[in-house]
Amino acid sequence: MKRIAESTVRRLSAYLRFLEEFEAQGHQTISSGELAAQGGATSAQVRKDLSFFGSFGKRGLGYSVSALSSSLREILGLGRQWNVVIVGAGKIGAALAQYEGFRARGFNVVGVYDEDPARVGGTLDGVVVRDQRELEADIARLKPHIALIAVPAEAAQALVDRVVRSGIRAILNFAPTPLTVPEKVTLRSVNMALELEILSYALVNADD
Amino acid sequence: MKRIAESTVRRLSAYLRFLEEFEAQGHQTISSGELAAQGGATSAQVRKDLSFFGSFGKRGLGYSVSALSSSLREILGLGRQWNVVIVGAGKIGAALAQYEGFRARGFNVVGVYDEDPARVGGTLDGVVVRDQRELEADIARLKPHIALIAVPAEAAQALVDRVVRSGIRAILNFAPTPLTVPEKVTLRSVNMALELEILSYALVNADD
DNA sequence: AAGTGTGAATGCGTTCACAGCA
DNA sequence: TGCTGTGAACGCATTCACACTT
Repeated sequence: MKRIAESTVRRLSAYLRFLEEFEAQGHQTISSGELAAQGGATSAQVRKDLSFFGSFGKRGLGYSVSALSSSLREILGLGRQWNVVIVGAGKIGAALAQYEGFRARGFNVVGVYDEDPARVGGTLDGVVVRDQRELEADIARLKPHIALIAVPAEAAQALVDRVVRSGIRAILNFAPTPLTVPEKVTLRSVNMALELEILSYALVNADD
Repeated sequence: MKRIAESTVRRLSAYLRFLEEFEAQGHQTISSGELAAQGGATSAQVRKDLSFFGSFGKRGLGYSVSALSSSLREILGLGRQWNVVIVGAGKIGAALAQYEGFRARGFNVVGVYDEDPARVGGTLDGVVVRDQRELEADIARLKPHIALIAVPAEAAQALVDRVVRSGIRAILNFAPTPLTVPEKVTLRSVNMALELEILSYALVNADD
């Protein structure tokens, strides 16, 4: 299949969220225009995005809400459970471990790790914080698919190396530092201070 | 001035971070190539990014680390303190309120708000959680520049409307829902479940 | 009549390549 | 010689416009 732009995947995700709401309201069909209105996209964009994966609509009618929902879940790989380990049980790690939005979408936190003895043994939303030294053994045993990195910037690369060596292929990084991974591994980063700096730039350059 | 792409601003921020490290190591000058190696950019990209704002380098020599640092701080609006209010003192709001990365970059949390009486009055990293009903009065008084929205999806739009009406011009949203703001307001969103879904897509479509 | 699916046109960010200066 | 600054070329995502289907 053709290479799909990340921006497209991002929007598919948004479409799916809205479709689920729309379905709950009892609607049967939806047009590309209605779907677009939601996330600030255009109807052409919606149709183009979907066209990369097939023809899901009926001309003159629109899309079946339920059929399109399940197609999108299929495309995004959300028709299954994903197991997630969280590395770092500080403020951010703890908040992530207890975030309901993950479980609701099929992402199960199967382990939380920290190196601080004061944190090890504690419980976060039913998951016990384990010693970071158990990481390799646990990954071998539990075979989680995704690792969330929530440790200080200085420690992040070493931990990424460890989880990659243990077989993890997808990483979501919250440490404010650039990281490198082998090509076969997908790495995404969320950098909250960076987001604020972009707002800072916008505020300083607002022309009004 | 010409419109600058968000991706450019994002990279400028990364350059600045690295320049500060590099400066701490006692280096005087740096080339576009060295600066690029860091964040996976190319030297041409670095030079192009900087060229939007002026000529900061010396041909044949490179850039003065300290001069470029302060130019970037100036450009990004980081030569000052920004005041931030956090709306929502749940798991995410609390983690944000205690995040050191913000203060380190000049973002001061001047208020945290919640509607749950059980949370109001509590303390997060020295800041007292206040009643959400005080929001308007406090914004009028403290004149914060940025609002962080960390409430459930259903409540987010109403609160965004309130802070916008009170004069806030920059918002960072953590609620997993699309929001609308007037044109003069800059809105950015961090959606953690969405990031995981992009990883899910990558895992399902990995060709190996 | 309504709304999809899609080639073509457009716009925009990135990369190239080289002239210009220290 | 070394590295910047930048117009030109390129590639890719978005938008347009319309043929096609129900």
